[in-house]
Amino acid sequence: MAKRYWLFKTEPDVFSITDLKKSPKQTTCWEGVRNYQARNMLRDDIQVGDGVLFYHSREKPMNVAGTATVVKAGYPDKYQFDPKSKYYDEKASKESPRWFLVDIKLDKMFKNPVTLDEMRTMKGLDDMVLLRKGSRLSIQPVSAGEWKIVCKKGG
DNA sequence: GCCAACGTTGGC
DNA sequence: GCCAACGTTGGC
Repeated sequence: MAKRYWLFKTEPDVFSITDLKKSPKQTTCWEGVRNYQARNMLRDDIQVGDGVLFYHSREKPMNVAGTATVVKAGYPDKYQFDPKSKYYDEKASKESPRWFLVDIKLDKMFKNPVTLDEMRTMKGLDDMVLLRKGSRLSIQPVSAGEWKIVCKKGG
């Protein structure tokens, strides 16, 4: 399957790209996604080798801070089975897990993080899911063209 | 299966 | 911190 591209949102005070850099092997599992649309993408669509734009939300200025690569495709999120976790879901079972996650590895930290305002003014990003009004998905598809434009700008 | 109420997200 | 947009829940 052809390589695809995605955008993962995170709040930097919860997990930033610097945290990813400091992680063992600069790899982390992307746990805690509890939205069905995002779940479907994690489970069905995101493949090893796919590119990820690492987006910081709720930070000033909001920005794409760098890129990552998917190193492990969709598998059940173990936190859904852990009653102590805030991600616990009593309706999930190991036989039919409800929530999935992938592992990603840091690729590049952008020299110049690309801010939301900049992306609004850049050519070729008009259809980007992130820029659509009311777009709240924490995992979004990104086109190859959008990927190229953002990476080029980021350095 | 509809939809009002409620909770959360996230840009501002 | 506010609040519009959106997703989920639960009563009917």
